[in-house]
Amino acid sequence: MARYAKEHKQVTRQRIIEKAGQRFKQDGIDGSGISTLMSDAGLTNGAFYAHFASKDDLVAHVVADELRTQVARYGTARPGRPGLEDLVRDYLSPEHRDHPGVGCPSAALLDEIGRCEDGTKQAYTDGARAIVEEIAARLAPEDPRSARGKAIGLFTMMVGTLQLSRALSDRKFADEVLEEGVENALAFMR
Amino acid sequence: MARYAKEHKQVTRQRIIEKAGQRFKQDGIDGSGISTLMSDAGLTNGAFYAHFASKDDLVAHVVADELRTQVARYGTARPGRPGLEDLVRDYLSPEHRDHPGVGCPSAALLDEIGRCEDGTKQAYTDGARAIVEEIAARLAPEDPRSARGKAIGLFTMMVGTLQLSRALSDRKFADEVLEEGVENALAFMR
DNA sequence: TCTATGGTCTGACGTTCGTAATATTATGGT
DNA sequence: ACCATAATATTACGAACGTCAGACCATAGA
Repeated sequence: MARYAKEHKQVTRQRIIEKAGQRFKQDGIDGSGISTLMSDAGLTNGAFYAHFASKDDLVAHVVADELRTQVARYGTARPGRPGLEDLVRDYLSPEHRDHPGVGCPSAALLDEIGRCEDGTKQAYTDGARAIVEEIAARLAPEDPRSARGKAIGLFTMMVGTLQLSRALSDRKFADEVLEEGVENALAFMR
Repeated sequence: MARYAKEHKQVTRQRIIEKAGQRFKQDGIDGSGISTLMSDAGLTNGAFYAHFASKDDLVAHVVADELRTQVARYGTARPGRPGLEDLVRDYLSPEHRDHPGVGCPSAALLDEIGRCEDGTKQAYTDGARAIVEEIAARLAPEDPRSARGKAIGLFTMMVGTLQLSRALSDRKFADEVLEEGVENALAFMR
């Protein structure tokens, strides 16, 4: 009785969310229009409102999805501090800096999220908690709660460093920021 | 020969820049239209193009002005590390978090600046250099160059911490981030 | 096999808002 | 009174969000 497989809409919706995540991280939330987002997903603007109530609604789901994905990916690194050091080096790399579309959502969107409506901030809050816990668990596997503060510091320094490096027009300075960032993060961890 | 005092246009221009700085930090660059910016300055949109070639042109001047002002203000703190500690506590305060319009331009706009055209990034780069030098001079008055890396780390952690606190919908968590941020920053300094 | 169903998507539209540009008016020092 | 200047008001044009009627077509059921 139906034209599509019953999962079809869910699949489409997920594709919209994932493509929108890339686009937002590249061009910003305000900088990405509905038409562009839908065309990224291989659809036209008209189909958008069959999937989401509004752009804000999409943004909240994208933020949640992005953070969930990030936490899942971080969970696959080798365990404990060595894995965390890998993550730091990977995070503060020129590749990550130069490809925001497939990178950390916080580095790309954090200040814009701070200006979003509450639904989006709520989604971000949940994700941020999970990230902090993931980092804390690696800093102090035996007592993660004791490392919460340090985990927050490490995370914020990484995000700020990547953002700063992206905002600099002088490549030498931008590279220096990343290199010092790795030093600083590793020093701060210990 | 002229209707206004010869400085009049300069004064108006400066007023536009300063008001635009506040507006950008509150609503974002993409989130602020020319009409709003001009009405903030007590003018109408039509007068804009007598002062700036384009919105991008304004943005670059605003970024330069904001960073210049920030560096000047930081220069007035008491000298050396004690002054730096004051700045850290002031920076990572709920007041600063809750009033982005009169706060740090980096915390409010850094990721958006990373997506701006080169003129704006250049303006930001100059300002960032000055800030790093100001911090380094306080960390190691006798040899600022040796403290450059640490200054970068301190600055990025402060920016990231404030952004994170602003993006959280849970006030308790947001406050925790600020408090841990002060601890982390002071620990990192020494 | 054929057809009716109904979920999904298309594409055009209205309205609002954006940047940008131009024409016009108000002003006040010389 | 003149007239250079700065601001206003108006216009153009595109892009934004959101809406809608209808096209499309895979599949269930005859």
